[in-house]
Amino acid sequence: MARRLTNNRRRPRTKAEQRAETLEQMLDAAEYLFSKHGLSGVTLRDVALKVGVHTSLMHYYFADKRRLFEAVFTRRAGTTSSRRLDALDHYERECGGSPTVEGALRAFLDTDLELYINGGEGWRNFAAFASQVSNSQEGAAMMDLHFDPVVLKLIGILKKALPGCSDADIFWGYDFVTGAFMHVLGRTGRIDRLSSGICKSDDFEAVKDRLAGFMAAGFIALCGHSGKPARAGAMRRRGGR
Amino acid sequence: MARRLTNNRRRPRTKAEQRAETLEQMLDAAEYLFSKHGLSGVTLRDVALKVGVHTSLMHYYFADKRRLFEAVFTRRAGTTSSRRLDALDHYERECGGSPTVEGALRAFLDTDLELYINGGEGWRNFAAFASQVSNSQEGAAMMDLHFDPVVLKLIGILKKALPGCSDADIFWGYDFVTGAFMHVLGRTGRIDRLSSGICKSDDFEAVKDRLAGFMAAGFIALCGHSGKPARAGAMRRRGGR
DNA sequence: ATTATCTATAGATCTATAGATAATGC
DNA sequence: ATTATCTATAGATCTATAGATAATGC
Repeated sequence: MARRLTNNRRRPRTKAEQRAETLEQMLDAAEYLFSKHGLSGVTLRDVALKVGVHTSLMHYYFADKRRLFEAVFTRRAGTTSSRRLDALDHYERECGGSPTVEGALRAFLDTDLELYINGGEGWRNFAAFASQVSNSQEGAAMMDLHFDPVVLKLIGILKKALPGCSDADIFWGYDFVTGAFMHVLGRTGRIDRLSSGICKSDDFEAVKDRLAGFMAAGFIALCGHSGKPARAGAMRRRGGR
Repeated sequence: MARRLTNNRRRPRTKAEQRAETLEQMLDAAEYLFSKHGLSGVTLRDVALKVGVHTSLMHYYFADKRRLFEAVFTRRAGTTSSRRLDALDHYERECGGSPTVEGALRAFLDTDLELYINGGEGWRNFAAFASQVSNSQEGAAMMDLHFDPVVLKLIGILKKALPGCSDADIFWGYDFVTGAFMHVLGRTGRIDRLSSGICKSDDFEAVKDRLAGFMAAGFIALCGHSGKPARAGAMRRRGGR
């Protein structure tokens, strides 16, 4: 057996270690490749090649590509989700019953951004991967599965912060937030080129400085307004107030 | 030659007509399939099958998949782009030198939403297709090519509407807007499930009622703020003021 | 005469599985 | 004894092209 090089380290002693290490390498490689090319732009062969193992070993561990895809998502989704749940819990206690929109959004968004800023390349690849998943037809259901609890918790706090606001406005507002957030996580480089280098899509610090405040103001405008520039139908569709 | 059924119509008389009709069917089918499965989730064979022609005819017209993909994008991108350029031009004249953020965003966003509301299924498929492209690594460059002029025009007006605002804030604000907008265009159904049916991702009217106003308030908060909830680093990174 | 469309086909790639081999585990 | 990994391979699918066929065009 031609043993592949594992970064200058001697080979793992136990089978459990070996298994864990190989699995991790596979997930890392898959995460990176999926983040670049999407679910169907990557074959198990590509991943195996990048890791330096035979394709059949991919099947041995993951059965098929869909399974691998889910494993990549599952590996990190729990961490993101529970970190944010904790942050929201903490904020709820801290705010003493009167949450603000910005406070809630900071717990939700900035907590995650910090993870991508400090968590290393793997986490940033995961973020770019999630970005694609969230705008794809097949992937969106995976977001439900993993993130509904945090999102519904956030929405609960937002309702408290915006007592006069309709459910529809809050849910739409959340959809805008998540769209902007996921887009940013993709780091496609478009903003770099568009701004001639003034903004860098890798600069999550810059995002953290701006995103929650921006979105909070949007929510408040959406929910607080009582009239808009005369525009037929603007009020017609807002039920539930 | 087993002639495929073309919706109850007799066969086209001229070759030019026949060519145009086949091309259109191919682009429609590809647009639909790409919007559902992404670039690499679709084969030329899939498209040919949906149209009812042989795969080799796809090669005859488009050479390869990348070409087809570009053709799908190009077919409609010019229309969106010029409609919005016109709307922005018109708004610039109308506002008499003092544009508002919301006015500019309405020209930019609502003009497009109207197209998707009234333009039929093909346009909505295109929108969902663009949604995926905008969050993908390979696709983002195509956005540059087709949409930079409109976007830079919008940004010019936003600068006028927000004279004290740094370029970085304006570009980041735009990135949030486009992220939210593109996400909504994907109509993944996630918001439907999340809100237990209160919101429907097909309801672009509801988006039109909310998106521009929401984003305008975000911009104003981002650019108009002079202090934020004490947060280390919040001001540090905002250059250019 | 030209061109839209189809047939046939080669080569590449991908998926998936059976079975062998070489480690680790007691 | 178990299991991590590899070899071999079959079948499916995809890409791409050459060349035939059946329309339209004058």
